Amino acid sequence: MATIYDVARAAGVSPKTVSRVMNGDAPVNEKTREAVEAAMVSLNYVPSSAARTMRSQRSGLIGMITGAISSTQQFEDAGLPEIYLVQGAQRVFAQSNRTLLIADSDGRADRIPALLQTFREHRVEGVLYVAEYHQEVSLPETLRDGRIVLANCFDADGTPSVLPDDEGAQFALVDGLIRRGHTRIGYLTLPDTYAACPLRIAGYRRAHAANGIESDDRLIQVGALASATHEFDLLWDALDRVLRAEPSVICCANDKMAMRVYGLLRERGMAIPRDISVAGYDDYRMIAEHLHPGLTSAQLPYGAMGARAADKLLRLITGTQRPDEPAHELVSGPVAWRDSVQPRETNITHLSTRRNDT
Amino acid sequence: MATIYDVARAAGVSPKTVSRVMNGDAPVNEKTREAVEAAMVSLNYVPSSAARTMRSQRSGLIGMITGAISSTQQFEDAGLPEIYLVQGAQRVFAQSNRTLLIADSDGRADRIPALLQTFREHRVEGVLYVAEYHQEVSLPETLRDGRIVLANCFDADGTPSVLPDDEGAQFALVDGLIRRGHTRIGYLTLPDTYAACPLRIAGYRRAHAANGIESDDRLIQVGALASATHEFDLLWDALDRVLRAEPSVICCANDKMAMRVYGLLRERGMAIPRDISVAGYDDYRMIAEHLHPGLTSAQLPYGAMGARAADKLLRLITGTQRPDEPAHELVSGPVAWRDSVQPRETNITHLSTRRNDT
DNA sequence: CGATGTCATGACATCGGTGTCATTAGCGCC
DNA sequence: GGCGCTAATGACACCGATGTCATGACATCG
Repeated sequence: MATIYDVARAAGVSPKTVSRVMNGDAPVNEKTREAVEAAMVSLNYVPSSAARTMRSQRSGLIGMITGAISSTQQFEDAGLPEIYLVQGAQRVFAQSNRTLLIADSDGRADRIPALLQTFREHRVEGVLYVAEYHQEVSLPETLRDGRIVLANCFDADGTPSVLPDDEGAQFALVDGLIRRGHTRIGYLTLPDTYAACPLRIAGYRRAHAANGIESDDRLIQVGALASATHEFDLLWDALDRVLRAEPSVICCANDKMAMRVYGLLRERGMAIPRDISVAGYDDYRMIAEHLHPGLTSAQLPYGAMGARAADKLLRLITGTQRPDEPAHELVSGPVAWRDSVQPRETNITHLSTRRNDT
Repeated sequence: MATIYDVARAAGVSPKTVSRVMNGDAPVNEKTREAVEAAMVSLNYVPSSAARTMRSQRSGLIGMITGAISSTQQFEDAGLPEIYLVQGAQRVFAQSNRTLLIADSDGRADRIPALLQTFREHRVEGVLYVAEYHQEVSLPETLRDGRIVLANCFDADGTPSVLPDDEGAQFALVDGLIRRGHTRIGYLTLPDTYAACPLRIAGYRRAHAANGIESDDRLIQVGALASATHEFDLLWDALDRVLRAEPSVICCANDKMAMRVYGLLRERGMAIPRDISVAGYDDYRMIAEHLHPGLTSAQLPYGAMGARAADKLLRLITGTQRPDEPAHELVSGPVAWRDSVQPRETNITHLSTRRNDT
């Protein structure tokens, strides 16, 4: 493999001049530049980032830890779309000429120190720590010093993080339901051990308050136990109790639950959305678009979170944080309105749902 | 940051001895080793992989290109579970002390050369090229030289690859259906532009032949156009034609389609599995487990493919291929039997379906 | 007993870039 | 004409590991 010396010899210049052509850090005569570039092409020269890193002390590498699910493997495929997060982050880093080193902890926190050791050997300039679902995490000691941004999670020490705006998105969803004429809005939630849930309930309540509608706590029921194996044991009962409060629409904690609710409602002979409307959360398109009818859902913006987290980390690394930059950033996603929600007669008539189905 | 010289000084030995302690490539006196290790700990020494790479010409890095979907963005979230593939590969590489560099082409083939340039600068030891769904790809010129393994795809030049065993899995699924008493087995497939489809049909036919059942081509219908926007336009009609051939079970090309079929069958007033059984493909658990009833499906073994591809690449790199190692390896996955398939009366009575639902 | 081998260690060069500093040429200006 | 400044370039050391080779101390063997 050709080195900078080979290129220099071929172009009849010094290695340092070749370096200058590559980095543009000092003026180079046009003729010289052309000669060097020609030599680089003809020798098929590829600079060695190892050598560059060694001298310049900048590796151009970012470490990313995924699979950082907490010890209990609940909802084990909840974070599947985190590939979108990886993609969003990678795109941003590529633009700033940095490459992503990836390591997966396989859900085992005890493996993380070894992964970090590897990252440090590669002299990563920063670390992105990604959780599979919105949760509180506790970082290993060894991570506390470096430049790090948490994505889809947060810790007790106020480490910079990027989080989905659960409160805002649930507000937007419920507010949209109200604008579509719904006033009795059921809510099947998950245990508060999921960090997102209290936030979403808050959004639900704020939407009621903002529209002057009193909310009825009988409409809010917990539809799952905090244990993976009995995940939806409570769902039938919770749904039963929500229905007794006579809702015209039922919001679910996620699309998976909504898919279950479709089945349960059908067993009761209720048609969606004729007899009752349903909404989900996550906008897990594989589900939401292909359920029948299409499921209205608040989008969890994984791609955007990845990009925002990458941006934030880059600013940390280059020391170019904005003066007012908050430690925690919320990322919003839109609500995807589909046919599972039917508008009710109301004085707001110009609104309609978007059709996604044939 | 401490260097090997700092450690050597602190331990009262030469840098080379420290190197020997780390690499274990020559005998070191027990006392000396302890002194060196103590010095490493107290100085919080982390070796520089850049320096090591430079001297030893081995980077310990593997490049992985994801998002390598072909130009047409059909089924845009088909490859979501590729995060499992990433995880499977990463796990294997971690064991051999290698780290994964990841780059996403964002579905744009024209970006791949730039990604490869980055990989080469980092002197990756090999490249893993991952497609989102089983397909033929055409590698850019620049990739043809290096050590490379394709995962979930193949090319015309016979580049080593790891592929899902579509034929075998569909055989297992249909064979299982036959053992459960089904003889008229409908099949809703996709256009042959999807590489997996002809293979699965072959498995379907082989299962019939192996059990001495004549297959009826009216039972096989194409349920989608080869265009993303009209993805399932044909489904209603195809289903209609399949039903006219009086099947007792309908196999679908993937779980997404099966989810649609659930809806369409219900619209016709048919109960699953009482009136008709349904099977999917992919074992996309987010769907298959939470549909009601749970969907029987052949598993696409993403994690295993990632691990197998990583293994294969490592053998390519270290030159330890097995003597009989084939260029293309098939990875099998099990069939997940759930309640969407109901056994029919038959002389084979000891078989039963596994219950996954409450 | 000398030859040979293994253990344990160090000196030194080297991998391929870049930072620092020096040098030369050319130009504008007082 | 000498001074100061910038453009253009090169010499040289250095980043932090490891490969090669040399060396001394013992152990083993014929």
